[in-house]
Amino acid sequence: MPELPEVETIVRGLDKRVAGDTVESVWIGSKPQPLKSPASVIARALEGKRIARVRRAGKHIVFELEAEAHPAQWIVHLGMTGRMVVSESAAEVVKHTHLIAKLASGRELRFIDPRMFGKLSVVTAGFDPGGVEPLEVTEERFIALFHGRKTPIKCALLNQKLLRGVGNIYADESLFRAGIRPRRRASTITRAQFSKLHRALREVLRKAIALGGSSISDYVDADGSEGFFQFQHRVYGREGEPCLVCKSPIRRIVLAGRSSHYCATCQR
DNA sequence: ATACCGACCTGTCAGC
DNA sequence: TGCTGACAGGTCGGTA
Repeated sequence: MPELPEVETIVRGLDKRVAGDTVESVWIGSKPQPLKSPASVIARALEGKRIARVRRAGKHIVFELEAEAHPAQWIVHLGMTGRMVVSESAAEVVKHTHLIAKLASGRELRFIDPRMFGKLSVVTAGFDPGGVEPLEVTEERFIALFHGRKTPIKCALLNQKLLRGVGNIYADESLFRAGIRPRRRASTITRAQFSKLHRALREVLRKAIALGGSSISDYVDADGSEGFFQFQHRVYGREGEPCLVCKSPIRRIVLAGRSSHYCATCQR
């Protein structure tokens, strides 16, 4: 489900609501799939801990847990369908709820994930998912990331070891805005085009964050509110519909196993 | 290194 | 009213 703008929206909501709150107890469901760390490790790391703050690293949610001796971080990756919401304890526990952390304030932090592609873990060393943040990377650094790579530019954009946080929607949308086809080999793209792509990607991500992300089917923020960037999509999910610039039908191909949408006229 | 592919799961929707 | 297949914001591991 969630790419950088969605995770950023969720993290801002979580930080506003649970930073400074303390985890009193943790319930973890019996489905083992969403856990990278053992359930007992996660429960022990959370229980009794104050959440100093919540931040984002790529598509990961990072809960900074306070501790005198060994500060730890609770890392949550939402996968495709994961949700992290703050609920009143009286609220109905929906199907596919895998973890509930009861907070001192009386509210609950709930992790819900129907497809169970999400991952929960606890780390004590500094968490580093690798890759650079697209909203922080300079143009020079951005261009250098792709230097000499023969892989299609879209595959490179999705590679979290290069850039962290870009997913299928924002890769397609930024490539459209930069006028580059998803299959173009990175090594054949000019500096001027990379410069355009760098700008387009940052603009798309910033605008999406401003609109609370894209809600396609089930994405909601920490409040349960939907985003609005889906109404700004120019190619994603628009196969067969006319290009908003030139009216050619938007094409859909499969690249790296993912649907990829582009305009054959506007993108080269 | 790099590519493609299936696997991991459940849910939804279109078509028959 | 089924049933079947395609598809879904992500990542990982195996294979050429």
